[in-house]
Amino acid sequence: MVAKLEQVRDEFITEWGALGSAWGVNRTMAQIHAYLMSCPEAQTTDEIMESLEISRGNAHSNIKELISWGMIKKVLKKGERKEFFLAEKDPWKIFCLVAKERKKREVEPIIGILNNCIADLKGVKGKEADDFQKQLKDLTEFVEMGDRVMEKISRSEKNILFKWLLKIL
Amino acid sequence: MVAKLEQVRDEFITEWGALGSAWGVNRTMAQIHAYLMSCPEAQTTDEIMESLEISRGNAHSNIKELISWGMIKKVLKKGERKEFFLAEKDPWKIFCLVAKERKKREVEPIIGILNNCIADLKGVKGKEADDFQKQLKDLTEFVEMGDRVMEKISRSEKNILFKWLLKIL
DNA sequence: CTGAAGTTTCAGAAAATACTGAAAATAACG
DNA sequence: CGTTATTTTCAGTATTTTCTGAAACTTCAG
Repeated sequence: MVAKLEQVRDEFITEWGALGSAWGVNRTMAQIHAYLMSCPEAQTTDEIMESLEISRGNAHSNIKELISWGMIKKVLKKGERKEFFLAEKDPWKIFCLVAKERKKREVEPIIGILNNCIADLKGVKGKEADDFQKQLKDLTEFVEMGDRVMEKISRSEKNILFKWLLKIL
Repeated sequence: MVAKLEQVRDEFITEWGALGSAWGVNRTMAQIHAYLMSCPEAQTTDEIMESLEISRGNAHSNIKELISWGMIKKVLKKGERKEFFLAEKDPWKIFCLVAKERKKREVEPIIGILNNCIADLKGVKGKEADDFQKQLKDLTEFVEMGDRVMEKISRSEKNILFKWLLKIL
């Protein structure tokens, strides 16, 4: 019966990994997070390597990345020299962490770029330039709104988020 | 002064393309959309190829993909044999289209998979299996909520969305 | 029909991305 | 210290993804 558990775990890991790659997240990174979400206890690098059949280097770099996103935490156990890793398991928290990270990495930079483009177009005459500038302004307005929403989300508690969603639905 | 316009256009295209690849959208696909957003008039495949310096095959397949997402439309002009392409320019509509597409491609399948995993774990005894099943249920609940939100978004008009966001902010 | 204009397909090439494995570095223990 | 366990790095390799370019196909005007 334990075999069944492992089988389901592997299925979950595989699918979560595929989902990750659709979201611009490294497949292995998503798989490690999936594996750790499936474990009540913190796991070592070796256990991760064995479960996913990946090399130490690969495991290591993706664990580091997950830590930098705040998706997993390093746990030290007394009497043990190895490091153990524990996943953030609350879907709401995971969502907030991802929103925060993507806001920083993707949304903020694009706002700067759009504003540069708009500034550079000042003084360029003609209908085409005017239309393009209008388009850039519309996009900027939208992205800035998205930015504010993500900011709010990444600072919010689960129950606040939940209330918003209930209003929407 | 037209040179300046082209320069800004290229910058915008480049950056929007980079943003796209972070979102799991093919870079060229995002660039073509960016180019068409910068043009008041519909453009031909050849104009797209020239502006982005890409091959016909590449242009063609990404144009097809953009059409299937609903992000651009084919326009036929009388007296012209060539096909012209026009971008959806409203950021809100673009957002809704992307939400709709990703819901279909990513969110819906994962719900099925999670439910399978939960069903397969029925009957597996032990704390580890129980904990894992609980985790899967939490994830499912969350993803299903996300699914409903995306459904709602993809059906909504701009002003409805706007109202929600004002409430949140 | 015929042929020019335009579109579609796809095998192979190129580029981008991710992974391995082993060596170097670090930390803990006696 | 010296030894051993563990983590970190990274050059080279493998894999995945994307792109090219040319041939096949379609459409349309004469």
